[in-house]
Parts: sequence; C-alpha cells; structure tokens
Amino acid sequence: MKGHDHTKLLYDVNSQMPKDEVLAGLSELFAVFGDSTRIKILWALFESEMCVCAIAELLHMTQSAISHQLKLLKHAKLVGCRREGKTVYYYLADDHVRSIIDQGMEHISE
Amino acid sequence: MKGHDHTKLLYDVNSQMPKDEVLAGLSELFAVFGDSTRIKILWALFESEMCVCAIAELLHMTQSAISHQLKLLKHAKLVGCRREGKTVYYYLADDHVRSIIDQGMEHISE
DNA sequence: ATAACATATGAGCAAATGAACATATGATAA
DNA sequence: TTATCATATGTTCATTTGCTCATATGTTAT
Repeated sequence: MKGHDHTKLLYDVNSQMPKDEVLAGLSELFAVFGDSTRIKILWALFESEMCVCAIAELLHMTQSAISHQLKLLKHAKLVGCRREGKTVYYYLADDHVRSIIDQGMEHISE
Repeated sequence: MKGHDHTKLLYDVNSQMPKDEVLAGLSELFAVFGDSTRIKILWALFESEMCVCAIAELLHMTQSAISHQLKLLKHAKLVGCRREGKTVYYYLADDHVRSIIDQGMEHISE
C-alpha cells in the first residue's frame, strides 16, 4: 500500500459529512457574499430598501452592473424586491444576511 | 438633473458603510468559504485534525490541489497546522468557522 | 550519503466571473 | 400614440480561479 493508512479516520469523517449537493449549495451561498460589490449592496440595504439607480449611484457603478448583481442576490434569496411604478425597490430578504455578515466581521476584526 | 434624487438617502447610507478595505476584507473571507472543496475541507476538520494526504484521499483529489487550498485557508486564518515528523496536521483555527458555516446552513435549509 | 515519503510551490491552462456596452422590456405621462 | 425614465438582459472581454503537472523542500530511516 502507498502512503500511511487513514481508513478508520476517513470512515468516521465521511459519515459526518453532508451530501455533496448540500455542501455545494453552501459554498454557492458563500460565493454570493464573496464579492465586494455584493457585500456593499447588502450593507446598504441594512439601512433601508433602495432602488437600483440609488445603489448604482452610491457605489459609483453602472445601473447594468448593479442589476446583474441584484439578480444573483435575489436568486440566492438574500434580497427581495417590490415594484412601485417605474421604480423597483430591493430589500434584505431576512435576518440571516445580517448574522452571516456579523460572524464574518467578527472573524476579520481580530 | 438626470433621474430622480437620492441625495439624502445616499448620504445616510454612506455614513453607515464601513471603509472599502473592511468590506473588501469581508468579501475575501467569504470568498474562501465560496468553494465546495474548501467547504469540504473545513467540514472534515470539524471532526478532527487531519494530515494533507488524508484530506486528499477523503475528497478524492490530488495532494497538490489540497495543499494549494490549505494554503488559502491558512492565509485566511481559518486553519492552523502543526508538523509531526514528515506529516503536517491541519486543524480549525477557531470557532468562527463553525458559526459562519452554521449560519449558512440555516439559510439554505428553508 | 541516498532513498522514500509527506508536503509545498511554480507554471500553464480551461473554465468561471464581473463589468461595460448596447439594447430590450416595463411603466408613466403628455 | 410617442417620449422618457427605470430596470432587465444578452454579448463581449479582461481578469480571476481551481486544477494538473512537474519539481522543490523538508523529514526520517537505512
């Protein structure tokens, strides 16, 4: 046999691991948080719901770029939106967003 | 003026936003969680510290690929390591890893 | 010293990603 | 209806990312 033996350990660890699809879903969620533009959008929405063009102005980015990112955030169920005439307001979907970001902040501020 | 006015809102939201470097650091942290290989490695380390070749075997990946990812995880201070002879054991750096992943799990299981 | 094992690292490449641009859709007002 | 504003979407392109391969480093035993 090549290398030393891990059979027992691997068996134990493996039995505790969630299915691949779950772990894939988890990493996809974190990947959404893993971009500074999207983090900024989420942080902005902590304060209040905002329309697309306001976010674009705030971040000094094009309306298109923001719209694309909002689509991702919405797909990840991190934000929701409501239409009011021509304007579409985006808001945080739930409190998980806040608690996930809070945990991240705790880690980096050490 | 082009488009409707957001001056007041933008001022308020902006005053609550952390500095760009902080938000960049935050997104970089989440980006580390945003890959299924790294999530699997972290999850494995929940059970026990493990050497590089054991992780590689567990995930059916090359030693090199795992080593590269461990370097990232270490740089993000999510894991630490200790050497014992030829073998290097990696372990979770602190409890933040667990709580961040827990929060993520809560969000996707709905 | 040399051999064998465990890990780390640099280069190269295919795939994924984020933004810009152009354009399409939706909604309101004239 | 047409014009205008707000948003959405498709395409393109440069950058980044994750893996493989080859090779280097580190450690122990002979």
